[in-house]
Amino acid sequence: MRKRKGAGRPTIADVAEKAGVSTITVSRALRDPSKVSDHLRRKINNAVRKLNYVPHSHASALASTRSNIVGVIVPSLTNNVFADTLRAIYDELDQGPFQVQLGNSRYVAKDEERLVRTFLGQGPSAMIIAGTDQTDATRELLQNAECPVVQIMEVGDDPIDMMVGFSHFEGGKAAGTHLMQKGYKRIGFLGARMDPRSHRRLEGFKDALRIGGRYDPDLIMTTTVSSSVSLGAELIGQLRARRSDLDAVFCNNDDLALGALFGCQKAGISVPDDMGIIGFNDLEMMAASHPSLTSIRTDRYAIGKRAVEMIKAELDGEVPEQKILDLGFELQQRESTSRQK
Amino acid sequence: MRKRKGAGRPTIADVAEKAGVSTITVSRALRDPSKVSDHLRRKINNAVRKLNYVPHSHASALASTRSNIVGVIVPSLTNNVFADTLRAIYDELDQGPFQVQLGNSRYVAKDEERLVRTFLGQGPSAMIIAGTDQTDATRELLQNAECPVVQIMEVGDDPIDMMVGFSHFEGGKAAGTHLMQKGYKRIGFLGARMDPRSHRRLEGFKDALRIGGRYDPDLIMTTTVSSSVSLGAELIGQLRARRSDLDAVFCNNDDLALGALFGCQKAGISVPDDMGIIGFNDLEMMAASHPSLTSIRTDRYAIGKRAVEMIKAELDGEVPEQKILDLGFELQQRESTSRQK
DNA sequence: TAACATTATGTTAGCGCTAACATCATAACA
DNA sequence: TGTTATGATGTTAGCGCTAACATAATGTTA
Repeated sequence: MRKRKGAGRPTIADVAEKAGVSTITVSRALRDPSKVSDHLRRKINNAVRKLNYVPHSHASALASTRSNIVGVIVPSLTNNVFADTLRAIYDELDQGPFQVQLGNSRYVAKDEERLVRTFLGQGPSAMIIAGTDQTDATRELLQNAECPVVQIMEVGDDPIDMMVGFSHFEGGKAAGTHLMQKGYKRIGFLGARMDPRSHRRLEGFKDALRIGGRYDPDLIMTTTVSSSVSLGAELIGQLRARRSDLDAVFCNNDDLALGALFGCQKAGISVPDDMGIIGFNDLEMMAASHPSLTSIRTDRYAIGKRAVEMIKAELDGEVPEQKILDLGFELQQRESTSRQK
Repeated sequence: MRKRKGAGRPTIADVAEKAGVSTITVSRALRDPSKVSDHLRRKINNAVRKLNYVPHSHASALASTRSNIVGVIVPSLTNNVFADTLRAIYDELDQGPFQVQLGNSRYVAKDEERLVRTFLGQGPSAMIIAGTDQTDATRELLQNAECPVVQIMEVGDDPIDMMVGFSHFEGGKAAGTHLMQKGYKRIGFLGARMDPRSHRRLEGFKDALRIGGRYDPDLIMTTTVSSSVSLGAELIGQLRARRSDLDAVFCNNDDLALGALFGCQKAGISVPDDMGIIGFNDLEMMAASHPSLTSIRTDRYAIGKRAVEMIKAELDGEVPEQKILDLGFELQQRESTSRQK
């Protein structure tokens, strides 16, 4: 008679035997306790403790065609913006039965699609995915996934399921408006990578400047190279070489803003007097720099936290009041745009 | 007669039927092709393609007691140091059959132990774990895991299985030596969080200063608060308030170094003339700052890349030439320690 | 040439859990 | 009071794949 070697640890059959019930009753006690009487629940939990039983996640996933995984797909692992949101997601999920499966789409829609296929093939309990620019195939896969799906970092009016984020267009607009309100006149834009969210910030910025009569397409400098502090210094140097009358910039993110500040310092340009600088996201370093840097603050931790809350609510059968949660942004004015004029 | 609803997608049985072989032959063709004849392998691969078959990872893991997961545990999701290494790990694994399962231990040895138990319970193909300060239980679990294990970010002489990193002690020592060689005399240390690696850097730094006759315990300032740029500015302010004769600092990491620079600028202290500053890791921003910041460079991407290479080699049955890979570090001298004296 | 070894493929049973259906006791309703 | 519904628990079979053993053809060695 053939014998298969198991993993060696206690199984649900061991718990059932010890508690004097059937295996499905143990399963119910752990997964759906309201279906089991108080008396039996106590006996079962006691047996679980005594045997140090841990459910076998692969067996459960196979039998139910559903796993305890929450798939999370972000476009970058090294961008601080996503790091805060990931930390919130991990913080919210770590004390429960779920596990995070993290995927890096590298800002490539097709890579994202491939990751979504792979993750959905494993029957995740939920999916969290950055942005609103998925391929048609990805949208369809997620719409048919039969699990909660939350798009994070942005809001739009066509959610796959749920959304938590803010308007990048409005954020860019607020940045442009702020610089004009501070009296800057020849206002530029520095942007790196130029993913869809970057484009939306740029469009909002342009909108504000058109309204204020200050839009000059010649002051827009962007590159598809990925963002860095060094790049910020380089871009402002290039823009100033081209247009020495530049007197303010809206940088697509904080790294570029910090780099722009360093670039100005190297060139002997006074910030904020001769150059106003505003960034986006309001990373921790913006307050510490000298001069401190103005930024559009976004609550990245709250985005991750609320996304998980929405998932848990939907899994619990609660109908959400709203499927789209706009957490907004705030203008955090600091020294870099506070010139006296 | 009861009927179970499967996941609906093609199974190995469908491929076997189409190729005219048994299911185990299909399985062998995909997992161990050398055991199947060329002729049958072609028929099977053809059937896989036609049916768009994707192996069911949960079923495979249950049947073999081994999954396609590589468990990776780091102490922080928001620390840029780990982000580079994680990016390398994802880059190396994404094109193959493996998937990353990422865990955040939050610098807590007991949380790390719990994560290791959870991950090992899922039969991972390999484990990557940061550092060398695991609990005894964690060490034992990993030693008995029967899969490749790589400790990253450090090297020591007692690996669980394999190690890729560098000596933090020697790195700290190099920083201290450098500052003395540049003529600084009252040299301090700024440290945050003070995890084991931070401690080793501090010990190396002290060693160097004792050798050079410059060690002053009063110039050591550390906190268990987690690191940030703002904290660097704060710590150097506090240290200077206490010891106005301070003329150089070795900062435990680059964020603190950048913050120390900002703090000096705010206080009107000339860097490098009146204050030398050196950081650790050499993040991208160090070259861009004004003045540019000296740092101990570490190759975090290479650490992740080599760790995965070692795992793949061990899974392929190759005996490694060496189980401990010291990638070393380099002193990257820049303006912040290049005073003319 | 016979005995033993190797290679390629197939069969059986089971890895651990749960969907789907079954059963029985108790509660609710007409 | 009889009928129907509900709640709690059990049984059967199977989710999809592979370990372990079996078989047959071919190769090697004494």
